Amino acid sequence: MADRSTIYEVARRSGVSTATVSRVMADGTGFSAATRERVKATAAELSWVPSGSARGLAARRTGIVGLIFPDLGQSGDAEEESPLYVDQVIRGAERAATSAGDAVLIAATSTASGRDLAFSVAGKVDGLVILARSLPDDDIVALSRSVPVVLLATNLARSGPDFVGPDFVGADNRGGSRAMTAHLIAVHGHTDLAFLAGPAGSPDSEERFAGFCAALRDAGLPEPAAPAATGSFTEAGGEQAVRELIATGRRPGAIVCGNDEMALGALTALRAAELRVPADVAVTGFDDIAAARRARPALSTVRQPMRELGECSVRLLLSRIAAADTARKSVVLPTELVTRRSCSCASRAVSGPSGRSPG
Amino acid sequence: MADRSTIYEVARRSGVSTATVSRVMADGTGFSAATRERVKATAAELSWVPSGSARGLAARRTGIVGLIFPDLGQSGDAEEESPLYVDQVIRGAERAATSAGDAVLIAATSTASGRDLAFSVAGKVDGLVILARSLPDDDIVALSRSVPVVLLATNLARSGPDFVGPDFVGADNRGGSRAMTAHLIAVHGHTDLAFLAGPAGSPDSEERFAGFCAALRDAGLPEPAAPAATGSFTEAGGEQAVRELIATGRRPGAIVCGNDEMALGALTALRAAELRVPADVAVTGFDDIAAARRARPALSTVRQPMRELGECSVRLLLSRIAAADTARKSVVLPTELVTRRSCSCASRAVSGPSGRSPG
DNA sequence: TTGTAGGCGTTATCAT
DNA sequence: ATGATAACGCCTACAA
Repeated sequence: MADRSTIYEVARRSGVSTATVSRVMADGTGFSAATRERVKATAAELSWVPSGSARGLAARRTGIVGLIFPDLGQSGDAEEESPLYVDQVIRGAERAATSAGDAVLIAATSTASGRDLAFSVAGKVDGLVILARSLPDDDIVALSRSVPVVLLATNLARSGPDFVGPDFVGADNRGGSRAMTAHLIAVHGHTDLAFLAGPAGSPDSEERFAGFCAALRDAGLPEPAAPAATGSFTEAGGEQAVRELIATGRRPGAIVCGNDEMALGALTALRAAELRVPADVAVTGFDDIAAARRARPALSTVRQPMRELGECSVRLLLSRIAAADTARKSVVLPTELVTRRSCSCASRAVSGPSGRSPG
Repeated sequence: MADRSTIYEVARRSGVSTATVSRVMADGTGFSAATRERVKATAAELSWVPSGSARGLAARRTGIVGLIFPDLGQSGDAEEESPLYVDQVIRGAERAATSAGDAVLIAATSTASGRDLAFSVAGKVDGLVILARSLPDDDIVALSRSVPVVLLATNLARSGPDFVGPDFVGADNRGGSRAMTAHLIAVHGHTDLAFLAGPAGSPDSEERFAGFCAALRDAGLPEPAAPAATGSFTEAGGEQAVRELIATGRRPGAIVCGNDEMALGALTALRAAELRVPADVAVTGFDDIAAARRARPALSTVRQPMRELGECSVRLLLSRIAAADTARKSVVLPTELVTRRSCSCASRAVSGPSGRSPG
């Protein structure tokens, strides 16, 4: 902590050149065992560790990958009972990076500082994993022009004709939604189901709607041409959408929501309309955020394997960094059905994998 | 992502010198608004972000702090219900770092790779926060000779005469233990209490024992000269210690353990001896690890404010980095009493702060 | 307000 | 197996 010696000092004291010191510290080859020991010894003696900055500059590789995630749960209260899914992603990313000899730099974007933070991080890493809802699409596109990027659990709405988006890792939206819908039909006997879609153009929402339709088709039920209602991926959006749905006189037996937040809003709107959940209407979400478990009734939903997603995204990023000029990849991991009170299930149960599908 | 342009390219296209570009990107001063816009524009156009490595090398500051934590919960199963305390620390550290313009690099040490990992990280950061049980004392001492270090929730056993240990941030061990002991006495009427100490020389254990004694003194109860038993800070250690205690014929009404893991082991030993908890013996821990809540009976314990500890340690580290030559600092945060079944309390309750004490 | 130029501590290429 | 030495891309006095 005192002096901060350099490779020159170590080389001099070891009686070798800096090149040799560099080789030894890189665990490379081209030196005798004796030399190795000598160098390691003086390095320890001087408490010297190679400067990551100098290394990164010379080798054009920092050995660091960045993980950008949204600063949700701003609440941050110690009472939080549920494992925040972001934490799982972080741990998964750390594990994958460490086992590859890299380290993970983390950054939480609050809507205010997001952009600047992300660019600042971009300069310090070899590549970026960007978690859903961390940044607006524009910023992601901009970032992906500066460093390799892997999108996690989200996709760019507009991955146009000539623009090839970043690599992608996500959960099986279609399969998860299909499994949930099939559950409502097969286990709870619903025949009149409504899908509450997220914002138009959201790939997540579209895939989930597709899964919903597939399940109806599987069961021989009539398949809607479009979602019963649409709203933003927020509580307000869900509440509003359900209010409108009810206003049309529609009374579905089950409402499959595009995500948990919409489902939470749906619960509110239903309560206001004096409809009981799940007695009168079943409600389901997607994501399994912490609030889903705490909701009354507890929300049945579809969980994404966040830890695996974190691991997978870092592995994909590292392979991209190693080989920049390969085709865009996309990995889809299976989801888990989480059934709670809101669909009439007594307690949580877990299904097997929802199946895998290609990207 | 394609080309990776440099400051020279940006300077040339903007018709200014690299020095000016540097000033603009550092949000410094000494340039006209027009120049600023021009530079920012070409930077964006080229998707250029300053290289962190080059910056770090020239400025002798990476803008990154490292956080080293133990890879506990190796289990890593998605079923984990409780917020892992490490995650809270990570989030707190991230928040404090980001708000200071820095980023956080995380690394989980598994007993195997620990040392190498830590040194690799040390080279990439301006300083290190090292969480309890991440590394053996020797490694911590070695690291602290290479970079500024803040110890979190742990302290070096041997901070000898001439060796000044690293800065420290932790919870109020003494106050927390005292509050728990006082609770056992005042609320549950215990008068025969035993303290199960951790390994000799552990500052944590010693402080907790001191708090235990203080509470006895406060209540006018006889104060033991030494802990009733001693063991390592593990389940095995706790089990063994209680077995020995019982073998001596001692039958305390309450056993205050040095940490949660020992308490868990104590539970096992007590069960083996056919003593009921809490009916025959009350048992308490310290830390509030995830397993404490799941134990049967659920373990009463003392929780450390991990998120705040994370924030605090990063702030302290940054101030240390800014001013290396100031006296060693040590910050103590208040703890929380968490009462569950193992002390006869029906459900959890939370006390106010345990008070603050100087380092 | 802006430019010049010397480092910063490694790695990597060529030699030897 | 080892050594010289030119990058690497930026910052920061010092000048202008």
